[in-house]
Amino acid sequence: MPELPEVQTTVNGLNRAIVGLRITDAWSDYNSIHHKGSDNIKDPRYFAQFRRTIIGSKIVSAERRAKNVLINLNHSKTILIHMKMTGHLLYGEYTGPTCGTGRTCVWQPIAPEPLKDPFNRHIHLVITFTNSKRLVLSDARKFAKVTLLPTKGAGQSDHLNHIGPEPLDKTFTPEIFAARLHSRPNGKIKQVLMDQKVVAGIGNIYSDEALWRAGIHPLEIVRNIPDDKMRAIFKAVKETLSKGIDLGGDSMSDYRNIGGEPGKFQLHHRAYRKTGTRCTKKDCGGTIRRIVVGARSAHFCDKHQKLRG
DNA sequence: GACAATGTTACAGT
DNA sequence: CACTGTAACATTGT
Repeated sequence: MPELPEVQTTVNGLNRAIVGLRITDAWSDYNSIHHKGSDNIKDPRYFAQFRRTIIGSKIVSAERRAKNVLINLNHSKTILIHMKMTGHLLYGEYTGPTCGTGRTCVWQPIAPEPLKDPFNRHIHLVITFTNSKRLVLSDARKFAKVTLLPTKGAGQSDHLNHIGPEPLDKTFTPEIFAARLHSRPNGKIKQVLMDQKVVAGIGNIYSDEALWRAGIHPLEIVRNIPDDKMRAIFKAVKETLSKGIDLGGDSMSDYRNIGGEPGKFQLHHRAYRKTGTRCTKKDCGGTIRRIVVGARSAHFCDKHQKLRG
Protein backbone atom coordinates (compact mmCIF):
# COMPACT_ATOMS: atom_id res chain seq x y z
CA MET A 1 0.00 0.00 0.00
CA PRO A 2 1.93 3.00 -1.10
CA GLU A 3 1.81 5.68 1.58
CA LEU A 4 4.08 8.71 1.88
CA PRO A 5 7.40 6.80 2.32
CA GLU A 6 6.68 4.40 -0.54
CA VAL A 7 5.68 7.21 -2.90
CA GLN A 8 8.77 9.18 -1.87
CA THR A 9 10.96 6.12 -2.56
CA THR A 10 9.43 5.83 -6.02
CA VAL A 11 9.90 9.56 -6.72
CA ASN A 12 13.53 9.43 -5.56
CA GLY A 13 14.09 6.52 -7.93
CA LEU A 14 12.47 8.36 -10.84
CA ASN A 15 14.67 11.40 -10.30
CA ARG A 16 17.72 9.16 -10.55
CA ALA A 17 16.47 7.10 -13.51
CA ILE A 18 14.33 9.00 -16.00
CA VAL A 19 15.15 12.73 -15.85
CA GLY A 20 16.16 13.94 -19.32
CA LEU A 21 14.61 10.99 -21.17
CA ARG A 22 12.21 11.66 -24.06
CA ILE A 23 8.91 9.81 -24.41
CA THR A 24 8.37 7.99 -27.71
CA ASP A 25 5.13 6.11 -27.01
CA ALA A 26 2.59 4.98 -24.45
CA TRP A 27 0.30 1.97 -24.15
CA SER A 28 -2.45 0.99 -21.74
CA ASP A 29 -5.11 -1.68 -21.38
CA TYR A 30 -7.08 0.07 -18.65
CA ASN A 31 -10.72 0.31 -19.69
CA SER A 32 -13.42 0.96 -17.15
CA ILE A 33 -17.05 1.89 -17.75
CA HIS A 34 -16.96 3.69 -14.39
CA HIS A 35 -14.50 6.26 -15.70
CA LYS A 36 -16.11 7.13 -19.04
CA GLY A 37 -15.77 10.82 -19.71
CA SER A 38 -13.34 11.39 -16.86
CA ASP A 39 -9.80 12.77 -17.01
CA ASN A 40 -8.41 9.34 -16.17
CA ILE A 41 -6.61 7.04 -18.59
CA LYS A 42 -9.12 4.33 -17.61
CA ASP A 43 -11.30 6.05 -20.20
CA PRO A 44 -9.70 4.88 -23.49
CA ARG A 45 -10.65 8.16 -25.21
CA TYR A 46 -8.82 10.12 -22.53
CA PHE A 47 -5.85 7.76 -22.84
CA ALA A 48 -5.62 8.41 -26.59
CA GLN A 49 -5.43 12.14 -25.91
CA PHE A 50 -2.99 11.58 -23.03
CA ARG A 51 -0.76 9.51 -25.33
CA ARG A 52 -0.73 12.12 -28.10
CA THR A 53 0.13 14.86 -25.63
CA ILE A 54 3.05 13.18 -23.88
CA ILE A 55 4.74 11.69 -26.96
CA GLY A 56 7.82 13.76 -27.78
CA SER A 57 8.12 15.43 -24.39
CA LYS A 58 11.06 15.15 -22.02
CA ILE A 59 11.07 14.28 -18.32
CA VAL A 60 12.09 17.31 -16.26
CA SER A 61 11.63 16.06 -12.70
CA ALA A 62 9.49 13.96 -10.38
CA GLU A 63 7.93 15.09 -7.13
CA ARG A 64 5.52 13.88 -4.50
CA ARG A 65 2.37 15.47 -3.10
CA ALA A 66 0.65 13.36 -0.42
CA LYS A 67 0.47 9.89 -2.02
CA ASN A 68 0.58 11.25 -5.60
CA VAL A 69 3.53 10.95 -7.95
CA LEU A 70 3.95 14.01 -10.17
CA ILE A 71 6.12 13.67 -13.27
CA ASN A 72 6.88 17.08 -14.77
CA LEU A 73 7.34 17.25 -18.53
CA ASN A 74 9.15 19.95 -20.52
CA HIS A 75 6.07 21.30 -22.27
CA SER A 76 4.46 22.56 -19.03
CA LYS A 77 2.42 19.42 -18.50
CA THR A 78 2.57 17.08 -15.50
CA ILE A 79 1.59 13.42 -15.30
CA LEU A 80 -0.21 12.73 -12.03
CA ILE A 81 -0.22 9.13 -10.81
CA HIS A 82 -2.04 7.93 -7.71
CA MET A 83 -1.13 4.28 -7.16
CA LYS A 84 -3.99 3.67 -4.70
CA MET A 85 -3.60 0.30 -2.99
CA THR A 86 -1.69 -2.01 -5.30
CA GLY A 87 0.05 0.18 -7.87
CA HIS A 88 3.75 0.76 -8.23
CA LEU A 89 6.00 2.11 -10.97
CA LEU A 90 8.84 0.08 -12.48
CA TYR A 91 11.61 1.15 -14.82
CA GLY A 92 13.60 -1.19 -17.01
CA GLU A 93 14.32 -2.97 -20.25
CA TYR A 94 11.58 -4.34 -22.41
CA THR A 95 11.73 -7.52 -24.45
CA GLY A 96 8.09 -8.57 -24.77
CA PRO A 97 5.67 -8.26 -27.69
CA THR A 98 4.97 -4.85 -29.16
CA CYS A 99 2.59 -2.82 -27.09
CA GLY A 100 -0.67 -1.78 -28.68
CA THR A 101 -1.30 -5.13 -30.35
CA GLY A 102 -3.83 -6.11 -27.74
CA ARG A 103 -1.48 -8.51 -26.02
CA THR A 104 -0.39 -7.88 -22.48
CA CYS A 105 2.96 -6.14 -22.33
CA VAL A 106 5.78 -7.86 -20.52
CA TRP A 107 8.17 -5.74 -18.54
CA GLN A 108 11.64 -6.99 -17.77
CA PRO A 109 13.70 -5.41 -15.04
CA ILE A 110 17.40 -4.80 -15.44
CA ALA A 111 18.07 -7.39 -12.73
CA PRO A 112 16.42 -10.78 -13.39
CA GLU A 113 15.27 -11.45 -9.82
CA PRO A 114 12.24 -9.07 -9.68
CA LEU A 115 10.71 -10.72 -12.76
CA LYS A 116 9.77 -13.73 -10.65
CA ASP A 117 7.84 -11.47 -8.30
CA PRO A 118 4.11 -11.81 -9.11
CA PHE A 119 3.50 -8.27 -7.89
CA ASN A 120 5.60 -6.93 -10.78
CA ARG A 121 3.55 -8.65 -13.45
CA HIS A 122 0.24 -6.76 -13.46
CA ILE A 123 1.16 -4.17 -16.04
CA HIS A 124 -1.53 -1.82 -17.33
CA LEU A 125 0.44 1.22 -18.47
CA VAL A 126 3.72 1.38 -20.40
CA ILE A 127 5.60 4.57 -21.27
CA THR A 128 8.51 4.09 -23.68
CA PHE A 129 11.59 6.35 -23.94
CA THR A 130 14.08 7.02 -26.71
CA ASN A 131 16.64 4.80 -24.94
CA SER A 132 14.02 2.00 -25.53
CA LYS A 133 13.63 1.48 -21.79
CA ARG A 134 10.20 1.73 -20.23
CA LEU A 135 8.38 3.08 -17.24
CA VAL A 136 5.50 0.78 -16.43
CA LEU A 137 2.69 0.74 -13.88
CA SER A 138 2.04 -2.60 -12.21
CA ASP A 139 -1.39 -2.42 -10.61
CA ALA A 140 -2.91 -5.74 -9.55
CA ARG A 141 -6.32 -4.36 -8.60
CA LYS A 142 -6.46 -1.64 -11.24
CA PHE A 143 -7.41 1.09 -8.78
CA ALA A 144 -4.73 3.54 -9.87
CA LYS A 145 -5.49 7.01 -11.23
CA VAL A 146 -3.38 8.51 -14.02
CA THR A 147 -4.11 11.91 -15.51
CA LEU A 148 -2.43 14.90 -17.14
CA LEU A 149 -2.40 18.38 -15.61
CA PRO A 150 -0.87 21.74 -16.48
CA THR A 151 2.30 21.94 -14.38
CA LYS A 152 1.47 25.47 -13.30
CA GLY A 153 -1.54 25.22 -11.05
CA ALA A 154 -1.43 21.44 -10.68
CA GLY A 155 -1.70 22.01 -6.94
CA GLN A 156 -4.92 23.97 -7.49
CA SER A 157 -6.51 21.13 -9.47
CA ASP A 158 -9.36 19.12 -7.97
CA HIS A 159 -6.94 16.22 -7.61
CA LEU A 160 -4.74 18.05 -5.12
CA ASN A 161 -6.39 21.22 -3.82
CA HIS A 162 -8.08 19.62 -0.81
CA ILE A 163 -4.95 17.96 0.57
CA GLY A 164 -3.55 19.02 3.95
CA PRO A 165 0.05 19.99 4.79
CA GLU A 166 3.05 17.74 4.18
CA PRO A 167 4.11 16.26 7.55
CA LEU A 168 7.82 16.24 6.68
CA ASP A 169 7.88 19.86 5.55
CA LYS A 170 10.17 22.14 7.55
CA THR A 171 7.28 24.56 7.94
CA PHE A 172 5.09 21.89 9.56
CA THR A 173 4.99 22.58 13.32
CA PRO A 174 3.33 20.87 16.30
CA GLU A 175 0.94 23.85 16.46
CA ILE A 176 -0.15 23.44 12.86
CA PHE A 177 -0.49 19.69 13.40
CA ALA A 178 -2.72 20.15 16.47
CA ALA A 179 -4.82 22.76 14.70
CA ARG A 180 -5.33 20.45 11.72
CA LEU A 181 -6.35 17.52 13.93
CA HIS A 182 -8.76 19.74 15.88
CA SER A 183 -10.62 20.40 12.64
CA ARG A 184 -12.21 17.02 13.41
CA PRO A 185 -12.60 17.17 17.21
CA ASN A 186 -15.04 14.27 17.39
CA GLY A 187 -13.06 11.96 15.16
CA LYS A 188 -11.13 8.88 16.19
CA ILE A 189 -7.42 9.69 16.13
CA LYS A 190 -6.49 6.91 13.71
CA GLN A 191 -9.10 7.95 11.18
CA VAL A 192 -8.24 11.62 11.49
CA LEU A 193 -4.53 10.92 10.97
CA MET A 194 -5.37 9.04 7.77
CA ASP A 195 -7.63 11.85 6.47
CA GLN A 196 -5.66 13.41 3.59
CA LYS A 197 -7.48 16.72 4.13
CA VAL A 198 -6.04 16.92 7.66
CA VAL A 199 -2.43 15.79 7.00
CA ALA A 200 -0.99 14.42 3.77
CA GLY A 201 0.42 10.97 3.17
CA ILE A 202 -0.49 8.82 6.18
CA GLY A 203 -2.28 5.49 5.61
CA ASN A 204 -3.05 2.36 7.57
CA ILE A 205 0.48 1.12 8.19
CA TYR A 206 2.09 4.37 9.29
CA SER A 207 -0.89 5.46 11.41
CA ASP A 208 -0.70 2.21 13.39
CA GLU A 209 3.07 2.50 13.76
CA ALA A 210 2.99 6.19 14.76
CA LEU A 211 0.26 5.62 17.37
CA TRP A 212 2.21 2.66 18.80
CA ARG A 213 5.25 4.91 19.10
CA ALA A 214 3.25 7.72 20.71
CA GLY A 215 1.39 5.36 23.07
CA ILE A 216 -2.07 6.43 21.91
CA HIS A 217 -5.09 4.14 21.40
CA PRO A 218 -6.42 4.29 17.82
CA LEU A 219 -9.97 5.01 19.05
CA GLU A 220 -8.96 7.98 21.20
CA ILE A 221 -11.19 10.98 20.38
CA VAL A 222 -9.18 13.99 19.16
CA ARG A 223 -10.98 16.38 21.56
CA ASN A 224 -9.76 14.30 24.55
CA ILE A 225 -6.09 14.29 23.60
CA PRO A 226 -4.03 16.72 25.74
CA ASP A 227 -1.41 19.01 24.21
CA ASP A 228 1.60 16.99 25.36
CA LYS A 229 0.14 13.85 23.76
CA MET A 230 -0.52 15.81 20.56
CA ARG A 231 3.16 16.70 20.50
CA ALA A 232 4.06 13.05 21.05
CA ILE A 233 1.91 12.04 18.07
CA PHE A 234 3.45 14.82 15.97
CA LYS A 235 6.94 13.57 16.75
CA ALA A 236 5.96 9.93 16.22
CA VAL A 237 4.43 10.70 12.81
CA LYS A 238 7.59 12.47 11.64
CA GLU A 239 9.90 9.77 12.97
CA THR A 240 7.84 6.89 11.60
CA LEU A 241 7.54 8.39 8.11
CA SER A 242 11.25 9.30 8.03
CA LYS A 243 12.19 5.77 9.05
CA GLY A 244 9.93 4.43 6.30
CA ILE A 245 11.79 6.52 3.71
CA ASP A 246 15.20 5.53 5.11
CA LEU A 247 14.24 1.86 4.77
CA GLY A 248 13.03 2.26 1.20
CA GLY A 249 9.33 1.87 2.00
CA ASP A 250 7.17 -1.01 3.19
CA SER A 251 6.80 -4.19 1.14
CA MET A 252 4.69 -6.33 3.46
CA SER A 253 2.25 -6.46 0.58
CA ASP A 254 2.77 -5.51 -3.06
CA TYR A 255 4.91 -2.36 -2.99
CA ARG A 256 8.25 -2.47 -4.85
CA ASN A 257 10.71 0.27 -5.78
CA ILE A 258 11.25 1.21 -9.44
CA GLY A 259 13.83 -1.56 -9.76
CA GLY A 260 11.16 -4.07 -8.69
CA GLU A 261 12.80 -4.71 -5.33
CA PRO A 262 11.12 -4.67 -1.91
CA GLY A 263 11.70 -2.06 0.81
CA LYS A 264 12.53 -2.99 4.38
CA PHE A 265 10.11 -1.17 6.67
CA GLN A 266 7.98 -4.32 7.07
CA LEU A 267 10.88 -5.85 9.01
CA HIS A 268 10.48 -3.13 11.65
CA HIS A 269 6.74 -3.24 12.33
CA ARG A 270 5.80 -2.89 15.98
CA ALA A 271 2.02 -3.08 15.60
CA TYR A 272 0.80 -3.38 12.01
CA ARG A 273 -0.23 -7.02 11.39
CA LYS A 274 1.47 -8.13 14.60
CA THR A 275 -1.78 -9.39 16.15
CA GLY A 276 -1.23 -11.70 19.13
CA THR A 277 2.47 -11.04 19.50
CA ARG A 278 4.18 -9.59 22.56
CA CYS A 279 4.71 -5.81 22.44
CA THR A 280 8.36 -5.01 21.76
CA LYS A 281 8.40 -1.72 23.64
CA LYS A 282 11.00 -1.92 26.43
CA ASP A 283 9.57 -3.43 29.65
CA CYS A 284 6.00 -3.25 28.29
CA GLY A 285 4.84 -6.86 28.23
CA GLY A 286 1.56 -6.03 26.49
CA THR A 287 0.00 -7.90 23.57
CA ILE A 288 -0.78 -6.50 20.11
CA ARG A 289 -4.52 -6.52 19.42
CA ARG A 290 -6.46 -6.01 16.21
CA ILE A 291 -9.74 -4.12 15.97
CA VAL A 292 -11.74 -2.71 13.09
CA VAL A 293 -11.93 1.08 12.80
CA GLY A 294 -13.97 2.50 9.96
CA ALA A 295 -13.91 -0.79 8.03
CA ARG A 296 -10.09 -0.82 8.27
CA SER A 297 -7.91 -2.88 10.57
CA ALA A 298 -6.12 -1.17 13.43
CA HIS A 299 -3.36 -2.73 15.53
CA PHE A 300 -2.24 -1.54 18.95
CA CYS A 301 -0.67 -2.68 22.21
CA ASP A 302 -3.24 -3.41 24.94
CA LYS A 303 -0.89 -2.20 27.65
CA HIS A 304 0.89 0.98 26.60
CA GLN A 305 -1.88 2.24 24.27
CA LYS A 306 -4.81 2.32 26.69
CA LEU A 307 -7.99 4.24 25.86
CA ARG A 308 -8.13 7.21 28.26
CA GLY A 309 -11.32 8.90 27.07
C1' DG B 1 -15.03 -20.88 -1.78
C1' DA B 2 -15.24 -17.51 1.72
C1' DC B 3 -12.81 -13.79 3.38
C1' DA B 4 -9.32 -10.23 4.37
C1' DA B 5 -6.46 -6.78 2.49
C1' DT B 6 -6.74 -1.28 1.57
C1' DG B 7 -6.96 4.48 -0.69
C1' DT B 8 -10.33 7.05 -2.03
C1' DT B 9 -14.77 8.63 -3.12
C1' DA B 10 -19.76 8.45 -3.98
C1' DC B 11 -23.67 8.14 -1.68
C1' DA B 12 -27.03 6.93 1.98
C1' DG B 13 -28.24 7.92 6.50
C1' DT B 14 -28.44 10.65 10.99
C1' DC C 1 -25.95 21.55 6.49
C1' DA C 2 -22.49 19.00 8.85
C1' DC C 3 -21.06 14.93 9.97
C1' DT C 4 -20.64 9.72 10.00
C1' DG C 5 -20.76 5.26 8.15
C1' DT C 6 -20.76 2.07 4.38
C1' DA C 7 -20.44 0.30 -0.37
C1' DA C 8 -17.96 0.24 -4.40
C1' DC C 9 -13.98 -0.16 -7.15
C1' DA C 10 -10.97 -5.14 -8.86
C1' DT C 11 -8.09 -8.53 -7.68
C1' DT C 12 -4.78 -11.48 -5.23
C1' DG C 13 -3.40 -14.26 -1.50
C1' DT C 14 -4.65 -17.18 2.27
